[in-house]
Amino acid sequence: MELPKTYNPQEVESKLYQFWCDGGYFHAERDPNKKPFTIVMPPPNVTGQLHMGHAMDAALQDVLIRFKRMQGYAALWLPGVDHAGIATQIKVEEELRKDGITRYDLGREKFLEKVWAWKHQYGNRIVEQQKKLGASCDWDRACFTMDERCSKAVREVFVNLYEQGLIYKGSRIINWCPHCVTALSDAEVEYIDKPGNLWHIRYPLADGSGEVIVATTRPETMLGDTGVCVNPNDERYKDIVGKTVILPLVNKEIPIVADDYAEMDFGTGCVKMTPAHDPNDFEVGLRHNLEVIRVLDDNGKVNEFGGKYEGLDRYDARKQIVADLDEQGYLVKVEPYSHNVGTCYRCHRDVEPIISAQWFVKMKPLAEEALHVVKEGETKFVPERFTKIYTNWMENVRDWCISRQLWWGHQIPAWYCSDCGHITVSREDATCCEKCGSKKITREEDVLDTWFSSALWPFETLGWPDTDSEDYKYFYPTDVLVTGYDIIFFWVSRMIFSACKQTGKPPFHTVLIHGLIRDDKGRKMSKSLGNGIDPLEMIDRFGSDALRMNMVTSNSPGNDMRFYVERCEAMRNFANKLWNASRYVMMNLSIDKNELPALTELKTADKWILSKLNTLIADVTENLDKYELGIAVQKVYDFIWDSYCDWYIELTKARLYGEDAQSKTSAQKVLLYVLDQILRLMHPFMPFITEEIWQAIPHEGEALIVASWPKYREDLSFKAEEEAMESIMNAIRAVRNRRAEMNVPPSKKCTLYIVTRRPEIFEAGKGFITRLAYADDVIVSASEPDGHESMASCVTHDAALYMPMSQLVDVEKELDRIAKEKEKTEKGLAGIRAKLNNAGFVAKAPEQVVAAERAKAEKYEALLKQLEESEARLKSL
RNA sequence: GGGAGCAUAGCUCAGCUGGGAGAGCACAUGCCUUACAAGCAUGGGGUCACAGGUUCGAGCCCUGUUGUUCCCACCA
Repeated sequence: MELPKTYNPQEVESKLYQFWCDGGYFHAERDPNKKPFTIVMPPPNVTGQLHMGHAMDAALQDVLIRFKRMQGYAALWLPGVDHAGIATQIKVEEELRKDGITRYDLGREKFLEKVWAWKHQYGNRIVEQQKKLGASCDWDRACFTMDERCSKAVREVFVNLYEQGLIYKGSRIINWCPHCVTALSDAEVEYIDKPGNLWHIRYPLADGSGEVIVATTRPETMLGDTGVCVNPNDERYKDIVGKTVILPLVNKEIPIVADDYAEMDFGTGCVKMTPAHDPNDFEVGLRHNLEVIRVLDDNGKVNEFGGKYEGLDRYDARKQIVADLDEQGYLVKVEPYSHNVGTCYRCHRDVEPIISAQWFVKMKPLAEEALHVVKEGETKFVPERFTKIYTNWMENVRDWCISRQLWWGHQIPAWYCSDCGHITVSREDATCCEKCGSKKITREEDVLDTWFSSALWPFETLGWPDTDSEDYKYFYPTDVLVTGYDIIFFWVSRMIFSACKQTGKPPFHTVLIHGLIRDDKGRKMSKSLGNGIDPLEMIDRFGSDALRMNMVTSNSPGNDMRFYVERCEAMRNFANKLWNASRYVMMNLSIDKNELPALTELKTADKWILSKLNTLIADVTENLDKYELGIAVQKVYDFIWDSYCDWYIELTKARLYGEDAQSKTSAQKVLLYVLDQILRLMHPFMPFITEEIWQAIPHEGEALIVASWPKYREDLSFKAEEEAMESIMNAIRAVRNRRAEMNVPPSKKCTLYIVTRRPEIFEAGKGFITRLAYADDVIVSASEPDGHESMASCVTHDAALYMPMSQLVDVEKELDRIAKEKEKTEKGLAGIRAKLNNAGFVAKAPEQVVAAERAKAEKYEALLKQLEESEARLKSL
C-alpha cells in the first residue's frame, strides 16, 4: 500500500465529514435498548464568527459525545443558533445606515423582514464553520431560538410565570444603555473602575441660615434632585433635618431628610437625592416621599425637566452644569475620585440608572429550587469551586429585568386595554381585553431578553412544552453542559431555575466549565485588540485534529489557557507520527483480518505492549468518565509516541524483516491489533486522522466513529513480561547512553557482552538488543568475557554490559561518571532504607507501597554492586 | 468590602485518590538507522513562591505571609 510520507489533513477532512453525515452517524436514534447521552450545544450568536472560544467548547463536547457514542450510548449532541437580540439588530441597523435610513424609517414589520433576510443569508456561516471542527452534531435536530418551536416555548413560559405572579410589570430603577436604547439586566452591566471626580456643591438653606455641602460623581443628575439626606445620628446636621434647601441652577426648594443610608464618614455626610437616577436614592425617596423626576431621556439627553439644559447630551450637560456652578459660586471643590462605572456589555458605553416601567421575573421563589438541586448534588459543577460562585449569585439574585426596547426578539405577549387599563397576557394573540372585552387593545412593543429564550434551551429544543414528545421523554434531562465560566450567570443559572420550574427537573447533572482562551501574552482575544487568532486559519495550516488537540491537552477545567501556534504545530507533528506508524504497519501487512495470535505465540514484547495497552484502556476510560480530558489524552499521546512508536515498532522490525514466518505473522497481528485499539482511544480527540487510517486497515464495521470503545481484558495482563521487557529496555538505554558519551555513531557496531544472572531474559531479548543497541552480535553469559577489563562498559540493576572499544575508553572520565552514578544511587538507596527502617512507615503505609519500596531497595542495591564492581575493575587497570 | 484562582525547568503549562518531579517548545551533542528530519538517540536544566502545621510520608491536605489575575458588591 502506498501512502504519502506526510499526512495531509486538507485532503481528508471534508471528505470524511461528508462520509459521517452521509452515514447518518451523527443522528441519535431513540433506542430503548440503549441509554441516552445528551449534550445541548451552547448556541452561538447568529451574527457570530467562529472564534477560539467556540473551538474550545466544541472540542470538549465532541470528545464527550464521540466517547459515549463509541461506548454504545444513544449520543445526542443537539446544535443550534441564538438570535442574539441586540447584536443582530445592531448589525442590520448598520447595513441600513449605509443607505442612510434607520429602523424607524422602515417601521417594525419591514425592519423584521430585513433581519430575517439577513439571517437567511448569513445565519448558516457559523454552522459551516463548526463543521470544520469535526463537530458530530445531530444537524437534523438543529434549532434556532426564534423558530416556531422555541417561540412557542418562550410564550408558554412567559404566560406560565405571569399567571403564577412570577412575572410582573413595574417601575423600577433599571440599567439603561442610551446607545443601544434599551433596558439591560443586572448581569448585562460590566463595572469598570474609571477615574472621575467628586464634585462638592453648596446647597444653601432656604431660610438663609446657612448651607449644606453635598458631594457627587454625577453632577448632571442634580437637575433631578428632590431632597438632601443626612444620617439621623449625625450631630452636625440634627438641627437642619426637616428644613429645606434651594437647589442651585434649578432654584427649587427641596427637603432635608434623615436616613441611615447617609454615611457620616463619607464626604461631608450630606448626600443629594436623585430618586429617578439612582437605586439607593430611589429607596430613600420611597421612605421619605420624595418626588421622582426623571431628567434624562432614552438617548441620554437632558429632557424637558432640565430647564435650560434640555437637549444637551449627558456629558455636555455635566460640563455645562459644573461650569455654571463654578461661575455662580456653588462649586466648593473638585477632587479626583475613581469609582465603579457600569458599562453596557454589548457596546461598552456607560449605562445610566433610570427609572422605567419594565417587565421583571420575580427571582426569589425560582432561586430556591435552583439552589436546592445544586446543594443536593443533583447538578454538579466541574470543577467543584464554581458551585460556590453559582450559589453566591443565586442567593443574592435580584429580580430579572426581561424587557428590551428592541424589535428583534420574542415580542412580549401582553396587550394593554385603552378602555379599562387591564393587561391581557395570553398564549394566543389577544383580540380583545380579557377583562372588559374592549377591542381597543395594543400589544406591548418590547421584546424579551435574549437570555430568556436561551434559558429554556435544554428542554425547548427537545420538544417541550409537549411533554409527550418522544425526544423529550427519551433525551431529557440532558447530561452534561459544557461552557465557559464567563456565562454561568447569564446562562447556566437561568437554565437551571427555568428547567426546575418548568420541567420539574434540573436540566443536566453536570456542568463542565472551561476557561477562556487568551493570546500568547495572556490577554483576552478581542476584535478591538486585533490579537485574535482565527481557528479556521489554524485548521487550514495544521488540520482540525491538531487544533482540537491543542484545546484539550495541557489544560485543566476552569482554567484559562494561552494559545500558542507552536502547540498546534506540535500536534500536527503528532498526527504525522501516528500517520507514519500506520504506514509502517500497513506496508508490512500480509494479513487481512484483525485478530490476535494465540496466546502461546505471543513474544515477550507482544505481551509487554498488550499489557501496557490494557492498563491504558482502563486509565483513559476512567479519566474520561471523570471529565479529565487533558489527562486522558496525554496518556494516549504518550502511549502512542513512546510505547508504540519508539519501542514496540522498533522491537518488531527484526521480526518483520526476519525469516521466522510465524513470528512475523504474530508481530503483524499484534501491531494491527494495538493500532486498531489506539485509533479507537484517540478517535474522540482526533476524529479525522483516526477514521482515515482505520478505514485503510483491516477492520470490521462501517466506521470508526461507531466502533466500540476498547475494554480492559483480564486475559491480556502480563506483569512478568512487562518487567522482563523493562529489563531489556534498561539495558538498551544504558548502552545507548554509554555510546553517546563516547561519541560513537550508530553505524559503528560491535559485539555486546551481557553478564547477568537472568540470562533467559536477555537471551530472549537478543534480537531487540542487537538492533536497538547497535550491536553486531550479542553474547549472554553468567561470567565476564575475556579481556572485559579494558572494554567500555555500563550496568543496570540486573546486567553488566561490555563493548570491546578499549581505544575509546577514557578511564579517568569513566571513573568520574561511575562515581557520580554511585553517589546518586547511594543517595536514593539511603532514602529508601531510611523509610524501611522507619517503624511507622512499615506499620502504617499500605502493604503494596512497602513492598514496592523493598523491591526498589533491592534494585538499587544490585545496581550499586554492579557499579562498585565496574569501579574496582577500572581502578585495577 | 466579600469571594475565588494562580505561583512547578529558560517560556507555556500538566501533575487524576498524599507514596520514585513531567510534557510541549527552546537549548546542547550525535545521527538521512529500509514508518516518520513534521524524525531518531542522548544530555543539561527545578529549594514545586515563602513560613509554619498535620502525616510514617506533602508539589498535592490545613493555617498564615507575599506576589499576581479574576469575579461579585447600591457608600454619594
